[in-house]
Amino acid sequence: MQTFQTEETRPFRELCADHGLTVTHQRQVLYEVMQTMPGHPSPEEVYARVKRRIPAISLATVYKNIHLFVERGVLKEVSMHHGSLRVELNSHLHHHMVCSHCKAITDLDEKDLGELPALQSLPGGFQAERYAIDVIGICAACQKAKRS
Amino acid sequence: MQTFQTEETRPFRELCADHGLTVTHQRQVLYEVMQTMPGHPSPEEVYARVKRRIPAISLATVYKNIHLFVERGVLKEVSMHHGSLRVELNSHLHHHMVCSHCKAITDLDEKDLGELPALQSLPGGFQAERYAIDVIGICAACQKAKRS
DNA sequence: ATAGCTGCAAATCGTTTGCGCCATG
DNA sequence: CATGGCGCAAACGATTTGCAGCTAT
Repeated sequence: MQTFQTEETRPFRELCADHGLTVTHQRQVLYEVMQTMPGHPSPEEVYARVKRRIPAISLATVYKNIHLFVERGVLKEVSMHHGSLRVELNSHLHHHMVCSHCKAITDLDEKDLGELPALQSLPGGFQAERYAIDVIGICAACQKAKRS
Repeated sequence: MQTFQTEETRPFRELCADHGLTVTHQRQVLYEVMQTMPGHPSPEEVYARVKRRIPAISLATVYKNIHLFVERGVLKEVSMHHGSLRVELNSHLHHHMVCSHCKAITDLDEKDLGELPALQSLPGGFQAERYAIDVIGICAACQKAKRS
């Protein structure tokens, strides 16, 4: 029987090893900070938080590592509808609701969507790995705002 | 019985009226040009084409009108995975396949996905209007490239 | 008439890059 | 000690803005 650990609880050194990344202080803090930011932060937002713990860190380093993390599958890139890159920890299966009015992004558990079609035999021999579903609509707050 | 016309065939003046837009020469050409660009063009690409018919047009005007069109539902904003805005005419129901390797985007007819869950009773009182589904995977070309 | 649109140029924003120094393996 | 990562500052591309003159309704 195999021990099961999520990426959140597994020690950071091990996670880096798994993804072929060198362990550095900056990366560790970056990762820890992202664990405390459950939303879909922009690089600037992550930078602001990390800076509280490593005041000398550079925005360029944050960008470089976010990209590295995305490439290696530690982070996932999220949705469009923003002028800037948004990321989230690559954890459990979920999708997003995007308000077409205020652009807010909310998580949507995959099971709230009901049964999804199987990913097979797509045109052009495309080999599918996963869905990224955005449900576009109006969030509750904007519905209220429009009524008034 | 009601006459059915797609947005592609309906005269431009009517389309503008429907969406509360003033009719201008620039907008008409912009729209016509987009009809001949079936992919997911960037503002620069649209600009280059429009410029052939209105040499004096400004890139700023293209941006302003693309945004206006998106706001009013004439155009749809497409996927991420690009460093720039991508749009397409808001015509028939389809989604996208995005190659995680080369970032190419291919259209995917909604019926190729099979039955989708109904959009109702989402958490937080979110009022859904439509899906935007990206199927992430590896395109045929990149599969070949990897094998070699 | 008048509100809205246009082109222009400058400004801004998010992101990337080159490079000399430093840390990790 | 050899790679690879870091911080800095400059560069860059994409997009936005302010404004003065023109256009559609």
